[in-house]
Amino acid sequence: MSGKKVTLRDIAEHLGVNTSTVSRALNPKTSKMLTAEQVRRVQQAADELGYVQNTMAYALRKGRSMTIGVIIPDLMNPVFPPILKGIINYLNREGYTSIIAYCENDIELALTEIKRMRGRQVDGFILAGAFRDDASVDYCVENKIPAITVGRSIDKDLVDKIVIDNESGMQQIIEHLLELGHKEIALIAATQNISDGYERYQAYRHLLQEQGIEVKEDLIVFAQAFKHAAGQEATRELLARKVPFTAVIAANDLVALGCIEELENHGLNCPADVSVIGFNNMPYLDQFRVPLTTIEIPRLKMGEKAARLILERLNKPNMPLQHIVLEPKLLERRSTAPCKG
Amino acid sequence: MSGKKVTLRDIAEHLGVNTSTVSRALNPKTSKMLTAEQVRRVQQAADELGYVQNTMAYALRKGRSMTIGVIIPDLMNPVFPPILKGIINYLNREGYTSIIAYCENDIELALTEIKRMRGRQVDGFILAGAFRDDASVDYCVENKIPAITVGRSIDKDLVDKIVIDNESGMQQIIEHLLELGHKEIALIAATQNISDGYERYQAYRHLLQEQGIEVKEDLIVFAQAFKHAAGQEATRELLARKVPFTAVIAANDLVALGCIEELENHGLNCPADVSVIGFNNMPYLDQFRVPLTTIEIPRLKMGEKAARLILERLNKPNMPLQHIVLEPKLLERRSTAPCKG
DNA sequence: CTGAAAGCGCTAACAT
DNA sequence: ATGTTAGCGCTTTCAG
Repeated sequence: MSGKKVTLRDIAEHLGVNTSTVSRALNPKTSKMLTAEQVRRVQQAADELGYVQNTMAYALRKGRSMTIGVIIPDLMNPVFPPILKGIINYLNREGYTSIIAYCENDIELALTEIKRMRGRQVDGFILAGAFRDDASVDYCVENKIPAITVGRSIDKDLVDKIVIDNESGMQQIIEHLLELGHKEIALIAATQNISDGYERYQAYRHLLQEQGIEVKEDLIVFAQAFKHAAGQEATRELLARKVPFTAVIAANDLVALGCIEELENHGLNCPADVSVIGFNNMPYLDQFRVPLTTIEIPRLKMGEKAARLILERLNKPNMPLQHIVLEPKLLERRSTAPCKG
Repeated sequence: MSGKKVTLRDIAEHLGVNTSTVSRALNPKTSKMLTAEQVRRVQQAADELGYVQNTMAYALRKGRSMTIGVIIPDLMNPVFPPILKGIINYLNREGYTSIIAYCENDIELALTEIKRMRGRQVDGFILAGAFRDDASVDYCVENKIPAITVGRSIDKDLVDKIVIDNESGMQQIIEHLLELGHKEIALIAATQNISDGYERYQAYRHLLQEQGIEVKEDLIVFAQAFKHAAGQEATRELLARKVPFTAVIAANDLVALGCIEELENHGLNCPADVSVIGFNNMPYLDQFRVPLTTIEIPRLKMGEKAARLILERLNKPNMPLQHIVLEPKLLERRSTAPCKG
């Protein structure tokens, strides 16, 4: 009941049977080999003695650890906790455990963490912070470790992926802005080595063209990170170019918030003078000084789908490459307003 | 290089030596038994073949899994990610891995998760969401599994703990409010089964008395959760009592935000009519509609200290009970203002 | 239907 | 300084 851990052998000795009998009785897949009575006895003894299976021994024997490694770029970025929650929830329900590492957007670190986790015999990886060209994905593929990406994806078709439809997100943004009468629409794009950043940038270009609106290079600027400060800096650069604009599409909400602050520093009000749109719908955004119009993405669901997908991949190593696309949705709040011009 | 995993034996055969030699060479603690040359050869071979230690086998053999279980109430509450980050960082650096579970403030669930983790042979637990009376702590103690609490603590002196000085936090709040001239200070207290809630409530009472201010029971109300909606509800109740107040101390920032919103619904402005103070300093609070005056707590540090403490406990099972107190600090923003009365 | 025995990969006595 | 051997707790042939 207390202290020392109870093993299969303890139960076996207690009952005067062989450990293999106990093992079989406790495993639903093999318990039908035994008499129902025997199974009952064993199960009762296990309960009484407080037996908990030693996952380490199980893993060593079976070569499966029932563990999934999850790599995220940054716990502090509010996008990731819900994804993580979705993953952990689903995995737990299926008897799996997840181990988390974050890589601070550092590809070297990601690889180190992956190797470390590999030592722990993880059965597969969920990569939530991949770059378009990512050495850690290559490592997984080379070493035949099942892996999938969720959110940010890689360019090559190497692994299963869960993505959101950035094209659709950008389209909703642009339609919204157009309806409000905006014509001079600036873009604070994310770094182009990340799929979301790249895809939204591309979508911005060709969607504007489709609408017969000229894409001015001077209205495109790049944020160095998905952070508030990066948004300020990018906005400063944009303003310095002295090309007029009435709306800004930001790389994400944090960048949008930084943008708004910097606009104000230059005497520009949002949304009166400039409309600003974010991306992701981070928590409590409705409580912010300027409630941000943004794109909502189904984060919890992304996590759940990712968990489900990696397990599916584990069970069917040869199934064709999966590519799951989730729909984002525009959320109108108060950072966008009709164009005054 | 690819596919199959490389074991100690592979290296041994490759080099024509015994596995134990390889084992010794790769372990810094035992490598001095061998010639420097031998160690070098082994290490090189290990690198070339891409050896990664099988932690499961190691754990099985040593009876230590190099894993710490971390239980938090809710990933979505912005207080926890930084704590988690501090924990993971420190633990990784020391060669440990953490596995996370959250219990949704459900004590049954917490116990289930703890048992599950025990099956994975975790060496110890960090409990970040304990209740004052908590069955999971009892379980750990009974089964002699090292455990500590961080933040919320238990009443009994059973395990090591990291706490913040709630008394000091409340004192800073009350001093601040008094300086602003407030006399009618309401409290939206947290549930009393959580140490932070209880301690702050007690501190509120006796600190007011110390200042010669009457504690009016009608100015004390309880929030059912650390959430926005709970703050609104509590504020509604407070308002319904029709007892005048000019300041509110909230259970945490989320509750404070809810409070402010509900005050506005009743035509009361913060800080013009009522000053409101939060607790925790959640991220981006300065960007909110009403930038909240609040108490900052060293979350990252709490996590690091917790990680450090559990490892210390593992190595010195008999050291006296540790009780680490961290200092909170008032952060003045714009939700508090001089009393008009 | 159940028992005996081997072995997953590793470390730590115990040899030599 | 290195090799031999046993065994951590479990599952799984192979026997019976």
